[in-house]
Amino acid sequence: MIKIDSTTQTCSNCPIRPRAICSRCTGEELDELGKIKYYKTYSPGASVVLMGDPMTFVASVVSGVATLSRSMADGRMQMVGMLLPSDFIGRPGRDIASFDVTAVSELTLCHFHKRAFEKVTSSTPHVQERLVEIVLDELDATREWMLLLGRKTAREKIASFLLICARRLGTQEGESLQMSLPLTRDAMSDYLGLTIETVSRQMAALKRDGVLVLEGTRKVTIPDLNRLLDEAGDDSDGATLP
Amino acid sequence: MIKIDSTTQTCSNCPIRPRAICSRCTGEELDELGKIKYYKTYSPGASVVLMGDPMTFVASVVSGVATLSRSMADGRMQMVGMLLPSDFIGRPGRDIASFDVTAVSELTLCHFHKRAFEKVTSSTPHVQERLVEIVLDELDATREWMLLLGRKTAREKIASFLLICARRLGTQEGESLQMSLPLTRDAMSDYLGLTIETVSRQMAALKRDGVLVLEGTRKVTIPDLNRLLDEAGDDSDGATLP
DNA sequence: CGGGGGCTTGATGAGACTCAAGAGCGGTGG
DNA sequence: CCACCGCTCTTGAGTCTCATCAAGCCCCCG
Repeated sequence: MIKIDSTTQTCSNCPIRPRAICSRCTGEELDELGKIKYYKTYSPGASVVLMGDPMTFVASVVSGVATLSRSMADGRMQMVGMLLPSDFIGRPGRDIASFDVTAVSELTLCHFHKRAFEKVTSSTPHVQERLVEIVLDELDATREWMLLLGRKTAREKIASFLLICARRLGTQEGESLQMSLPLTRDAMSDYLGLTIETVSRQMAALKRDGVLVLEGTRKVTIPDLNRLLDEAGDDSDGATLP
Repeated sequence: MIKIDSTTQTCSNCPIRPRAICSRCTGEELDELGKIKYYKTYSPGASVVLMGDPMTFVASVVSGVATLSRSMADGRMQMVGMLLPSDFIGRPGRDIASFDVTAVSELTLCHFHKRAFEKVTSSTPHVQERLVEIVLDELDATREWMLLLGRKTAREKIASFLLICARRLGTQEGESLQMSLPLTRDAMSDYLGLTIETVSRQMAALKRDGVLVLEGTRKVTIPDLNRLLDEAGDDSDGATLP
């Protein structure tokens, strides 16, 4: 994991610049944002925001993994987003958090005071534009996830999850593709709308059938990406690596 | 249903102004938009856009109901959005449709040529701002829907659906609340990630238990809204009428 | 009256959940 | 160095919800 030192970190050497909310900013605009930003690190399991809390900031994920989730009174919970580096947290124009945000790993966020951020967005079209793009992309991804939750089998859900991870985290190794899963089995079950037992069983089944190779519980190798694509049940289009 | 005559319809008497993409516009900005808009009507079942199609326009729903859905190669499908009057279709900055859009009832849309619309948004912050709001609201709603798809029981799903409808379509009648369901049983099943048979059975069960009263298949009366809230399994907060 | 579309009802079965044990693994301390 | 613990993960047996398959009903329309 990339180590961020909050005291020396500056926008000019920021690892997430190309994809983040500030990607289109001019030097001047960056200075504006720079004045109102501050870094903060959370340890695994720590809560960043709880649903219903007043939201005084927005933020970008700099490093680590966080989850966005919602839970019901009786304890059932559903993850509604997985936040990886460059993803954006919070929403201008809303004062109360609608979801829980939790650090899954060591997590560093680049915060902006919300009020100040809102002032910046209304005066710098570049941020506003990028915000629309980010939110629309997220909406697309979320809708795709609805298909998974509503209609896919457990096996297809696991395969789809692996694909999502591969797209953002995988590294090519000749024919095959390697990655380290960003979530525990438990968090995976929350994401996929399954139980941890079902996740475990289906991972075992995919391994038995040669779709994936496991090394420990987190390191996964995909020998044949097309095979995984088939298992995910997606249409072949729109399901390629970036 | 409100009848729209495309030849005489003007922005100044538009029924969806208060909530639509143009709600914040000044008279001048409206003129800009007015120049590039055109109305179009679709009959029930008609396809507005198919996934993969080039998208040359964006649009607002003026009257009627449309659905946003995604389907799998083997025919399974999941509705990912229900579009009611004032809702927005399409996204600036994306040329290919990611989902199917289908008219469920007689449907009238207010179209804008996408290229032209993009020019307008980049020059009029009011449209851009409203667009961010609309998209963020939709993202919230979509995420809430994920909880439903991933974790709720069939009965809770139906109750939640009725609540959503009540919020946007219901009319108070003393203690109770009346509405006409915007979707067929079939479309409801697509929305809720269920089969039509399960929808039918659960509607029957809720009726048997006095949670709702049916008149025909579409007209529903909710005698006690709190009862329905309980059945939906939501936390009591965030689940009130607007 | 016949037919079709939308909806309901019934019987059966499969897939995922629940509950319950046990395995693997890293850390800690005697 | 090894026994013990706590954690995550896996595996197994039984159960239940919801999907599937198959009729049948209701209402409108020709």
